[in-house]
Amino acid sequence: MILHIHPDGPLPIYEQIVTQVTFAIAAGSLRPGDAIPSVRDLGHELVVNPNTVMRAYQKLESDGILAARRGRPMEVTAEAPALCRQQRLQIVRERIRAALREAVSSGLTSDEIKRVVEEELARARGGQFREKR
Amino acid sequence: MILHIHPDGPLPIYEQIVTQVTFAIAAGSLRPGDAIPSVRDLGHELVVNPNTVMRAYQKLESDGILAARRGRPMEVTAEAPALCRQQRLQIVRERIRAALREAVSSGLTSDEIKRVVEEELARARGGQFREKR
Amino acid sequence: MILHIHPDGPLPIYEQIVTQVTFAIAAGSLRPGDAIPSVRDLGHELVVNPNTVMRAYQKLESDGILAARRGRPMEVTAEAPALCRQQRLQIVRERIRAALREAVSSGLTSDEIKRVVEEELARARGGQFREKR
Amino acid sequence: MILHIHPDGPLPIYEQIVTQVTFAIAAGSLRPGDAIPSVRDLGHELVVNPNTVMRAYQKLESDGILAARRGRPMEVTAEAPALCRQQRLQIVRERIRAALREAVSSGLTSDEIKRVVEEELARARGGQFREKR
DNA sequence: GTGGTCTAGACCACG
DNA sequence: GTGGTCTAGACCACC
Repeated sequence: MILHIHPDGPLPIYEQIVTQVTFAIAAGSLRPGDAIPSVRDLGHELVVNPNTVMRAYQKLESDGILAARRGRPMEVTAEAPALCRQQRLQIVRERIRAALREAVSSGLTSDEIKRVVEEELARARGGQFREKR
Repeated sequence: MILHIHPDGPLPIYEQIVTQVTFAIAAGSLRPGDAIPSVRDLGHELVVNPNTVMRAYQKLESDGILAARRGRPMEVTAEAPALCRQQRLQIVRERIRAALREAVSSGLTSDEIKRVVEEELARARGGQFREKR
Repeated sequence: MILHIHPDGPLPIYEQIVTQVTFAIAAGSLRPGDAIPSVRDLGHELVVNPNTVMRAYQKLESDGILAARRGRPMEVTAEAPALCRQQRLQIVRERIRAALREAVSSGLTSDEIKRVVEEELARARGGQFREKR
Repeated sequence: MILHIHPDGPLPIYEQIVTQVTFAIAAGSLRPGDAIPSVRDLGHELVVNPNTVMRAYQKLESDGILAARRGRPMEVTAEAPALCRQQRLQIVRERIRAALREAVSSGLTSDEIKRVVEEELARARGGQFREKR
């Protein structure tokens, strides 16, 4: 599991972990029953405090995506893929909706907005395998 | 000048004021020389702490968009329209870019992303003159 | 709002806060719109770390019982009373069920169990206004 | 000796073993001199870490309920039945007391509590010979 | 002033 | 070894 953390971004680190784990499960690169790294290991790997990782894991657990069993590493639940695919679409749609609403409310014309969207869509796809920062 | 504040939204209130003023000037509904409401009046109208309004005005002033002259209401500068049009495009583009980057990194296919964009674009345009909440 | 914390009990402090706030709302001694003490104040009052209080508040917020608005004290939501009454009954019922199931599985006869229940019920009611520790 | 372990329940597994053995002896289904399964066997049967079984046995031994003799399986002591009957009542009473105290402190009325107790008592007795999960 | 986030480090229970 | 809880103290954004 490879995560990319932007410690100085606007989003809290623990949320970045939450959404990236969600995306990884939605995409199938983490499957039900898979054990996830311990809070200590992942904290070390991401150069982040284990408590921060823990907080992300707790959120995922309370969402039914991860399950903890005493003394054992947390693992992906059976329901996780469905939940994550659903949440992924919801997250992505919500963000796109907010951006487009703002664009419309800015007074830009439909054509201007469309052009920006086209340009950025091409750019985003092109950057698919590059580091994003 | 009509502003719509979402006190529980993810964006800070003062930023909402800044961008909406910027958009209003870019769109031409606020013109150079126009006086803007006092901190106290706008705070009252938006049901928002005057300090919050103040903070927005300070940001706009430091950006050269508003100017204060002693004892008189702040007003829109001569350079504001050009500045605001530029910033508007930049703000909008940046938000769209971030949303699309996230969509790509989520593992959704290009087609799925495009479909969401189309749907939300239609929806955002349709909702152009409706209140969004 | 008066809470009684048992720092050495089997239940985590933050859970004690969560259930006691829930009970207080269910009982009507905290009402929708009421502001609750700041994490700092309550932490000081209970001789507990503010972060521990915060954790309880976050749980209550994620359950829709408390709401935070930027820079303002958290307050009880409109839906809280209904939610809390429901949760109260569920918590109490679940605990009683577990205790009785254990009693039955212990091999005690129905009469013996009933006698214990009667005795402890009388005792619990009698102790209603005494300190419980 | 048949034990039912709930690995995801709130109680530690080793405690579940301790109380169930205690109850079995109190109920007479395990008698003084009876040999109990080895740590390894029981661990295998319950799909539980042998260390966990060991911990339960140690507790029971230190309570004088089980005795180990070199090279032979542990066995139930002569004093065990008396001890276990006593502990059984104490355990059951303590749990019932805690549940009822919580119920009272929750602000539910005496009548409401009584109704819940009646309902759950009926249910617990009815489920006496069914599996509880 | 408020809550939100993060770090660091400790201790515990469980397996 | 694992996760769970708690403390202490710091910094930040917002109002």
